[in-house]
Amino acid sequence: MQTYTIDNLKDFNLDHIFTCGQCFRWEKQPDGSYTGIAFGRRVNMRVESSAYGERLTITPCTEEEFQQIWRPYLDLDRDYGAIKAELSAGDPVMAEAAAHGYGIRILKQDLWETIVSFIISQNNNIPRIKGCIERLWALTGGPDDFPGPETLAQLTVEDLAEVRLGYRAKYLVAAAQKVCAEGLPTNEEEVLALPGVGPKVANCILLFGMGQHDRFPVDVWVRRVMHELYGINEKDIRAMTKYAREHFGNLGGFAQQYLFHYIRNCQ
DNA sequence: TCGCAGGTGGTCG
DNA sequence: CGACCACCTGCG
Repeated sequence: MQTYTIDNLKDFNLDHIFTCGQCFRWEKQPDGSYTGIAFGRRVNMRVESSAYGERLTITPCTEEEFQQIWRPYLDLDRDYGAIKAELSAGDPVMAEAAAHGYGIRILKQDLWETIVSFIISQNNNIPRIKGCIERLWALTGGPDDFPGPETLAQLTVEDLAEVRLGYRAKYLVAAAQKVCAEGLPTNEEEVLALPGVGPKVANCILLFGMGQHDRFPVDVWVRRVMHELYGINEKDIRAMTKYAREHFGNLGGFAQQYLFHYIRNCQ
């Protein structure tokens, strides 16, 4: 089986990448590697320290697949050291969070899959979100292919009963039908127009699926961080968004990931 | 048993 | 507008 290896990675840690809340399809293996699917490819990723620094091995993976899929997916061409330095300057809270989640990368995910995943995520918990996505995949996709909008648009809420999406099933079908009729969203207004998509989910879609790295999704965990570590009223989401815009600027998405990872994994 | 979990949409005042 | 509140489901 063909493998691809890249050496000397910096600011890269699979645990950080897959536990900062951006994706739901990667599972940690007993040996510490991760297996998951993106863009129709099921692979295993492993990181080892070697004489060549941090070494990432992807299996199976050709040179072409690495260049076309995994390199952009893992955001390998971005200087995260510079991002952490800029965010941490004058902000000891962020410096601490970025030090703990030093290997985070914002994945460049498929837009439709991101839309579906985060519609499912609303008012839900992570294990159940993963289960829902798993069952949706099993019901309607191929072994490795995420069901497209044309597939989901044909389903009824009853068809989706076994996926146990709850009231989110009707959002999903309606969103699929809208995308079939009008195409994928291309801006914030179109994202927010999708059924089951409010400000939080929209920001996740824009950040993880559309590469808008200034987006700062405020969920209950980020609310907790902004309250406990920045002293902002826990109910005042608007104040948190404003703070993020003013202090994190175009790096808001990275800041959100460091803070989310920190409150979830290090407190 | 009941609140909560990566919120949203609908309905009030 | 802004403040509630119902809502599928499953776990502690």
